[in-house]
Parts: sequence; C-alpha cells; structure tokens
Amino acid sequence: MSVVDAAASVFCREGYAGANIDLIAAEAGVSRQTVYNHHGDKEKLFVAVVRDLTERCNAGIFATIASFPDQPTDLEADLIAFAVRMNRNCICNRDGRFLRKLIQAEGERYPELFAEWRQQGPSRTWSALAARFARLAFAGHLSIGDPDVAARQFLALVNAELQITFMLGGMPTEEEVLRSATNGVRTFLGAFAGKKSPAGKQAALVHA
Amino acid sequence: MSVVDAAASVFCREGYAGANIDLIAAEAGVSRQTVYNHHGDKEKLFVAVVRDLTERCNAGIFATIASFPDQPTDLEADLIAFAVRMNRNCICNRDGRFLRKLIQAEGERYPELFAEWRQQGPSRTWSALAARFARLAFAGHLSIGDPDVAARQFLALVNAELQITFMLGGMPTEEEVLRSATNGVRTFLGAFAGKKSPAGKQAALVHA
DNA sequence: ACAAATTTAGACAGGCTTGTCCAATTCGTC
DNA sequence: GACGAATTGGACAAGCCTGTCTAAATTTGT
Repeated sequence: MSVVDAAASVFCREGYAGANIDLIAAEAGVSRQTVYNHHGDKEKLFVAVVRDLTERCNAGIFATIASFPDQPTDLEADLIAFAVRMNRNCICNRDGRFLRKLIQAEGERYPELFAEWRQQGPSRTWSALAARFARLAFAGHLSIGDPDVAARQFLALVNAELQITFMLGGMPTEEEVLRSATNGVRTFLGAFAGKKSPAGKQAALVHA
Repeated sequence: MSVVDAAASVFCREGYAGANIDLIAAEAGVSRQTVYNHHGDKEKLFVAVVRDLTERCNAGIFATIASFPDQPTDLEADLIAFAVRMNRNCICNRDGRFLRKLIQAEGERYPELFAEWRQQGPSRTWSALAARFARLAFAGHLSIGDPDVAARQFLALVNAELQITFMLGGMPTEEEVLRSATNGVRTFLGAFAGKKSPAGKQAALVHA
C-alpha cells in the first residue's frame, strides 16, 4: 500500500489530530523517515491525501455519469441500474467513504482545500446530472420543473435508505444498495414520470 | 456555558483526539481541575456529552413529530411547515449539528454508545413518522406503498438541498431551509398524492 | 459570621508525538 | 561489481496533553 493510501486510511480512522505518523509508516510498510522525505510534514501529507481522493472520486463520478441512460429502453430499470453504479463506484467505495469522512471531520479546518473540492466535485456533478435529466425531459421521458432540483432529489432519494450506514462509516450490502435505488427511482418516477406529449414531439411538429 | 456544553463545542470543532481539556475548561469558564472533579476523565466527559446531546435531540424530534399535520387543511403547506420545523428545531440547530458530527467522527470508536443512539433515535423517529404518514394515507390524503420507505424518503427529500451545507458543518439560512422543504414536499406529493377514494371513505361505506 | 465544601491556580510527572539528524544498509543502474 | 541514491532504524530534543497533587481563595449553607 502506498504512503498516501495508508495515510488516507489512518486519517479517516483516527482523525487528523489522532493520526500517528508512525502508524501511517507502519501501515504503508515504510520507515517514518521515508514518509517525511516524501511529504514534508503531517499537514502536507494530509493535503496530498485529500487531493488524491478528490481527484479519483471525481474521475469515478464523471465516468459513471457518462453511462447515464440517455436513450432508455426501460426507464425505471435503466435509472435503477445507473443509481446502483453511482453508489457502488463513487459513493460506497473506499475513496468515496474516505473523502466524505475527511470533509465532514476536517472541512472547517481547511476551508480553501474543500472549497476547491466543492467546486470541482458536487457543483459539476449536479450540473452534469441535471443536463442529463433535462435531456430525458426534452425527449418526453420525464416531466421536470427545475433539472438542478431534480438531480439533487434523485441523488437524495436513491441514497435515502443508506444514510444511517453512511453516517457510521459502514459499507451497505449490495442488496441494500439495490433496494434503496429501486425505492428511490420508483418515487422519483412517481413524481416526474413523463407526459404523453414530449417536447421532442412538439419540436418535430413545429418543424413539420 | 456549562462544562458539558463547552465540551460538546470543543469535541465537535477539534475531534476527540484534538480536544484539549484546558480549552474546554476555559470555554466553560472554570478551571481544569473542576472539569476533572465533575467528570473524571476525558472519555467519561465525552460519553456525557453524547448522552446529553442524544437526549435533547430525541426530545426535540418527538416534540416536533407531535406537531405533524394529522388533519391537514392544505396538505402541501402543512407538510412544508412541518418540514421546516423539523429542520429548524432538530437537524440544523446546535444539538443536531453537534450530534451528527460526533457520530460521524467517532461512531466507529464507540459502537455501543452510538448503537444506543441509533435505536432510540432514528429507528423510533422513522417508526413514528411512518405511522403519521400511514394515517394520512388511511384518510385518503396520500397514496403510499410502504410507510417506512415514505418516511425516510420524505426526510431525504426535504433535506436534499442542504446536504453540502451539513457536510461542511454549516448552518443553512432560513430561506434555504424553506426552499429545500418546498421543493422536497412538492416532489413527495407528486409521487404520493392521495387518490380520490380514501380508505376512510371505504371504511365508512362498509360500516353503512 | 463561621465552618464546610467547592473552586482555583499552578506546579508537576509521565507519556506520547512531531520532526530532525545520522550512520548503516539496501537498492537501482551502469 | 561499483557507485550514487534512496531507505532504514534508532536516537534525540522540544513541545504538548493528560491526570494528579497541594495550598490558597472563594463560595455556600446555616
């Protein structure tokens, strides 16, 4: 395990103040001196950990959003599968859980570091997701007022049943993820199911 | 400020390991020795803080649930007002934010302490809320499949727009709380709005 | 006003952690 | 095999924190 990975693990488990450089070195399988040679001091190491996690998490999120069902065959099934992918690959995995915990625990102590995360992560995630939902609405599959609100509510709904598990740092089972996603998507579609006259059809008519 | 209140503040701000008894004493306006006289040691003080917060938060939650609109005049407006009360009095207030942060940061280190919170807090909260929604459904105001799922999704929806603020330990403005509640309740009703033939009417007919 | 209980300030030991220094060892590469 | 670079283990100082102790000051109850 690399030094940064070991540090992520220890910072998450023990908190910044409680994290011990000796323990990080031991967990990484290197000597303490090597940690200092590579990363300078504890604070620089922490920053490196956060940047590393932010980068990997964002990459995973945007890779997953790229698999959004733009042309769904079975909208419910496709959205459920997308929500499960999102949870499995971005939110429940090691990086996601670690980053969330670090943000919650140390976010107030490093405002500039996490402001950067906030702008490059959630803001862009929501925009990208909102654009996909807007497209579904435009094609008549959904009836949405504000796509940004819909995107945030989609994420909130498909995670609704996992919040306690997340709070305690746990990892939900595959079955829990599927159930939460299924219930969430059904409610989402109950609220936003498409109307009979999609915008696409209307536009086609105007052009005809 | 009491010792326990000051300790809650410092534990939240600095984490368990980073919390300094001298700082707690100073913030409480007493000497360090008094802290030790009253609470024994750091760990006992931490347990006292968590128990205190858990108790007060639960009391606030159940007091707020008691104000649930069982016989709504304007269902949307009544649910929005309820959601705002819930957020203001239980989730965004000092105790709620502190307890959440302590659970997230130290939950894994004190499993038995937070298992107790979990059983007396979220479990009972969801049951109580589910019962209220079931009653609304029975009276024909809502059309709900599983009341427990509906209760969790209701809370998830009305907080959907506040999650980032909560993550960073911030306090949303009154306007943000209202907007999130309004958007959440509208989506909730979009998915669960009552049917024309309420169970109550059917029951009345059976009895007639 | 007086006596008991509590609180206070400060000193103090013990332990732990960070970050540095250094000599010895190992590793990568030619 | 040889040479330079990186790694290692350990010692080390300095600082911080916990928890205890003590004697003085303050508050409380009567």
